[in-house]
Amino acid sequence: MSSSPSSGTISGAIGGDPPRRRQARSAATREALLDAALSEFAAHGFEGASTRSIAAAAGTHQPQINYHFESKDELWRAAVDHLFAQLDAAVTRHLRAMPAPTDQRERFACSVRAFVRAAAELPELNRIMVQEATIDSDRLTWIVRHHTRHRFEALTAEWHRLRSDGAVADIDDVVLYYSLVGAASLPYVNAPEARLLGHDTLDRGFIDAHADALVTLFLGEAVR
Amino acid sequence: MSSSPSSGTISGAIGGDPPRRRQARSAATREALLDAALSEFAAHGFEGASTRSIAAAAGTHQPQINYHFESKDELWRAAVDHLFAQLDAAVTRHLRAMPAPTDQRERFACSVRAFVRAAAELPELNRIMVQEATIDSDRLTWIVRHHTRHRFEALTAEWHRLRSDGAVADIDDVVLYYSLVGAASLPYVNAPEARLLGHDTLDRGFIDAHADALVTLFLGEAVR
DNA sequence: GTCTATAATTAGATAGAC
DNA sequence: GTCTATCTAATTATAGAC
Repeated sequence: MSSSPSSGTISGAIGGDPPRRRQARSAATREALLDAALSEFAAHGFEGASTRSIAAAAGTHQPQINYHFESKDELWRAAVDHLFAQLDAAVTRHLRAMPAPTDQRERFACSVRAFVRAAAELPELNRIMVQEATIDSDRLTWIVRHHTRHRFEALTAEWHRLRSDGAVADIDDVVLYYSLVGAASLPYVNAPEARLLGHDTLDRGFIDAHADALVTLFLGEAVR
Repeated sequence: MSSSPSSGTISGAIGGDPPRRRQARSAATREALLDAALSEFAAHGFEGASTRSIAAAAGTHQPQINYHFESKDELWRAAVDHLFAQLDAAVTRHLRAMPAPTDQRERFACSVRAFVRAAAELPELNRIMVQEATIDSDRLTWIVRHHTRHRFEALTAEWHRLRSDGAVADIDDVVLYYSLVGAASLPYVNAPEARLLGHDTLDRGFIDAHADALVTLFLGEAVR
């Protein structure tokens, strides 16, 4: 709104860029910080991840974090929001790529397969969840309120319906929730350990075998 | 071996205590540091846990860590060794408390139940594992070499035998390993989240239902 | 908006008295 | 063996030039 853009010079200071350019670069910096924050928080935990290394991984400088986000804490919240949005998008995409289910049990099977594939694509999500769910904190309270409670309630309610109909084994809803999420996510959360043990859990063949196995285990042989 | 113990005075400096007392207190400090280290590392991760808070939780001072252990890193190793020893002890204890299995499949079922109970008793173990298995590091290499590789190989080999005999579902060994460990541990790793969701996964009733459910899921209805 | 420089705090580790 | 005091380096956050 104020400066006189002596454009042309691309290198050096950005003070001379037109407002459009500035905004584009600002948005890019923000995005890069979010992505870098996700890997760093997933790898080292909130307290173990430093804002310096996040900024470095994003190709910018540390004070940018306090400019684009108010604090390390706010950066974490924004990154987690971003990650759950990616989860929803991935699950929806995988569901759309499957033949439409014909009954409730098949629908649950599709959800399981879609969740397994999304968990493999986004290991950061379950890594962050498992690090935060481990001890009471403001971050845990926030994540439960904003992201996990409604997912937990939707999944347990769906299982409860199947159970009432006698369509599945008689297993408690909460037991089912944690067993399923744990079984679906650990191969990807612990992928670096699996590699040291000589196995590539991020291989397409593994992911498909894993998804099939969970459907068989939780819903029985009958579901395709 | 050297000093002249002017015993009697209990309070104040311990310089006057006899050698026996000194040794006993030293061992107690070491133990307290190990226990405190476990909860702090499990709660905040290696990098997030501070030696100051560990020492405070152990009721002693921070430099004691460098005296009793060489460094924060060595303290971590000692704590993890201690924890896996506790795991073996817990599993053995739970196995002994069960009726002896009569065939290989029942033996696997007993192992599953014993592991679930041990996982509930020692949530720190799987919390630390999941934090360390998430990214390559010297600590991960060390923990795989010293603690998880032989457990992984024993469990996958046992499943492989059952599978060859047609006694269980045809599920890949590695898929089975991570699905089972994930399903068995997440309710206890994430116990604080479960509490916020209104459920106490550390309740005896939950643990038993969980163990029964996993036996049903992985081995079928037939196994008691 | 982005940068450099720096303030204020906290980290792990060490020195030395007792 | 345990304590207090302290060193060096790293942390998050802020100030101010451009």
